[in-house]
Amino acid sequence: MEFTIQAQDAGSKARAGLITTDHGTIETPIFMPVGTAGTVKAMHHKDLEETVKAQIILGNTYHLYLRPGLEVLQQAGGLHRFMAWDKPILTDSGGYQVYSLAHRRKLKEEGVTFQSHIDGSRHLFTPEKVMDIQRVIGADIIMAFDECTPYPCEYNYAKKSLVLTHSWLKRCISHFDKTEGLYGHRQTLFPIVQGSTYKDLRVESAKFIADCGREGNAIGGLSVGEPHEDMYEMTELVCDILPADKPRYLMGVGTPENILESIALGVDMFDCVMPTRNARNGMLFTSKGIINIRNQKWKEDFSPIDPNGTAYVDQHYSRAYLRHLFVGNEMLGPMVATMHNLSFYLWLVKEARKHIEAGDFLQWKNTMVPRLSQRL
RNA sequence: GGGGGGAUUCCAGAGCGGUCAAAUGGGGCAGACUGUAAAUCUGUUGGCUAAGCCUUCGGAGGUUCGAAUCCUCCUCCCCCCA
Repeated sequence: MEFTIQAQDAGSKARAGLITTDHGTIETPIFMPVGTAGTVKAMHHKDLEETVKAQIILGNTYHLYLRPGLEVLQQAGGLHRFMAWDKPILTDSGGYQVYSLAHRRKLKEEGVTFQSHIDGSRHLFTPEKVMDIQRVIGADIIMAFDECTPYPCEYNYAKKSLVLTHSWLKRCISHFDKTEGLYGHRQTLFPIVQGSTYKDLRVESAKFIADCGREGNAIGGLSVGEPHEDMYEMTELVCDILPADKPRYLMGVGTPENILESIALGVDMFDCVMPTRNARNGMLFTSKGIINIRNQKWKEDFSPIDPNGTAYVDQHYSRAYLRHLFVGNEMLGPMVATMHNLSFYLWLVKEARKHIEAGDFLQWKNTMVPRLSQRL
């Protein structure tokens, strides 16, 4: 993987760059749609590529390990070939499941034992095992196994957890560097900064991660319920320490405004379930604000879903029709909404990139942000 | 013509003398969702000058301290027999 910075914003720390992988290039800043189980829910790959213009998508170690399982993935020749997606893939390590499935796992120094949400069976995830699984999945970018701490988090716990995450990181790196990819393309391992909302821990972690000298770095443990100001404060603090010549990935973020604000702080990569999950629940993100398409006010609104939208569904279908699909529980509803939201997110980061190149990102961001969270 | 069953708040459907503005489901309305246990979850759904009051359980009377619940008549619906 290579990363080159192509432009730097005049008024902020935002930058535009290019990540090169064996499955193609990625223009940053980028939003990566989440496809946990080997599918971006409700989306065809063709639309993902041609309409949404996704350049890289996510998969998840925990979910793919449980289903379809390593044997199937290896026989298929890795996730790219299994799911018929030729562009870059990034896999999360299961570190988020340490947080989201906290009630069905046991955490020890050695690793984490998860009780499957599918059949209740128990599986031990060690840093080494997680590297092996991600070798079998074969994503271009793979993530270190970490503990994503909850919010709020006691200082002492956050500190203890950080020690564990760092020790796991060493084991991940050591094991990753000792092994090779299975399918002939390169893989790269990103470490993850933790430290909850504590400045000293974040600084310590960012330094530790920077010293690992990997090709890209991630910031985790944010957007778990903390106030936005805390999230931005931690992000800025960490970005200033992580090497400038490596891509910075803010995990699990976020809302359109979170993304623009974080780009201004120097973040290059984002992923979040919000555009896909919320789409399935009837929430549309647009450049003018947020639409809850189930609301009665759209019942007789025959105007396009999003007159400024870049997806064909935006002009092709009316709000009244999309509302009808949701109210009637028709599966086309979530499909159309997902296509819209992802297209909007990808449009947003592309637009951000243009403004970074033009040097006026900060001003543009400042006019956009108040609009994005408005309720239509 | 004879016999039987039923009419409940938007719908279906509990309730069968006070704890009933009335279970439950559906529908409606609104909200939540941030490295996906999510096509999920939550709230709300008679009116008001609201911790109280008013009007509601097919219609009209009646019994009772008190009725959606008991009695009488009426209207309409369903089933069975001829």
